[in-house]
Amino acid sequence: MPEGHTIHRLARDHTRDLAKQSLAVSSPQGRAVQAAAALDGGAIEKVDAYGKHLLYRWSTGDTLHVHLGLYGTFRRLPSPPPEPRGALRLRLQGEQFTADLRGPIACELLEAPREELLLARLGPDPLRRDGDPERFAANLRRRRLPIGAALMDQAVIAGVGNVYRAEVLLIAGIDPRRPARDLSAGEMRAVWDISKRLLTAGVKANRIVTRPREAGRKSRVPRREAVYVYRREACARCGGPVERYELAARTMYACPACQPAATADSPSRALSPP
DNA sequence: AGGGTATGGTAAT
DNA sequence: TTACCCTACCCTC
Repeated sequence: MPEGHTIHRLARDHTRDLAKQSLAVSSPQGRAVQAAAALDGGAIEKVDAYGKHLLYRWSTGDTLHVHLGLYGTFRRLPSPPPEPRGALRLRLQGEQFTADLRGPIACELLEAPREELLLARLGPDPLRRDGDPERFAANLRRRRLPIGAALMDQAVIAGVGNVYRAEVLLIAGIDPRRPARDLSAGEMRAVWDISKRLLTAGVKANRIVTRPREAGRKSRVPRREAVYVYRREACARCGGPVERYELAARTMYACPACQPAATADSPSRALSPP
C-alpha cells in the first residue's frame, strides 16, 4: 500500500483529523519514547508529504519524520482508543480520532539540517505542486540505467514504487529495460504525466487503481482487476502473457506485446489514455 | 486458520 | 549482496 499515493492521502487525512488540537503522544513499544515525550501535549500545524516521506510540523517548531517502508501502517481509530496491543510504535491521540503507527522504517524527530539532506536527495514528486517534469526529464537524461529501474530511484522521481512503475510503463507502452536516457522527450513527458494521473487517482481512491472499472462491475474490485499487469498472469489490455523478471532488485511485470523494445524503425508507442 | 509474500529502504557485510 | 523490520493482504485448506 505505501507508495506515494498512500503518503499524500495520510498527510491530508491527518491534517484534517489531528491538526490544531492538543495531542496525547505515546510510544507503547518503546522505540520512539524520546520523540513522543518531546511532542506529547503539543499540536500539529500541518502534515507535509514528499514522495514516500511524511513530515509532521508541530507548533513548537519540531518536525516528526515518518517513513512507512514496506510494512508500516497507520490505523485510524475513534478516540478514546482501546489499550495499545502489540508493537505499537506511535500513538497520536486527538479529540475525535487517534492514529496508531506500526512497523515504520522511520519515526523520528528531524532537525533542519537533516531534513535538508533528506529533501535534497529526492527527485520531483508528481503529487506536489512544485513537481517539475523538466527536472524529471533531466534526471532521466543523466542515467544509463533501464527506465524500469530509474522509476524506482527516489532521486529520479519521488513517490513511484513497484506497482506504479509497472503500470505506468504498460500504459506508456515502454519496455522497462530501455535505457532511461534513450527515451524521447515525448516519452519522458508521457511517463511523468501518466505517473501524475495514476498517483492522483490513487490518493482519491486511497488504493492503487490504474484500470477503468468494467461497466456494471461492483464498486470495489480485487486489486488484480484494478491493474493491467502487476502480479497478473495475463495483460488486462491485450490478454497476452505477462512477463516477470528482476529489475532493480524487485519483480518487474511487463507485457511484451504492449511494451515492445523500441527500434529506429518502430519507436514504441503509448496507449491512448484510458 | 494458517502460510506465503511484498507496495521500501537502511544498515551490516 | 544480504538481513531485517514484523504488518496486511491474498491465497489455500
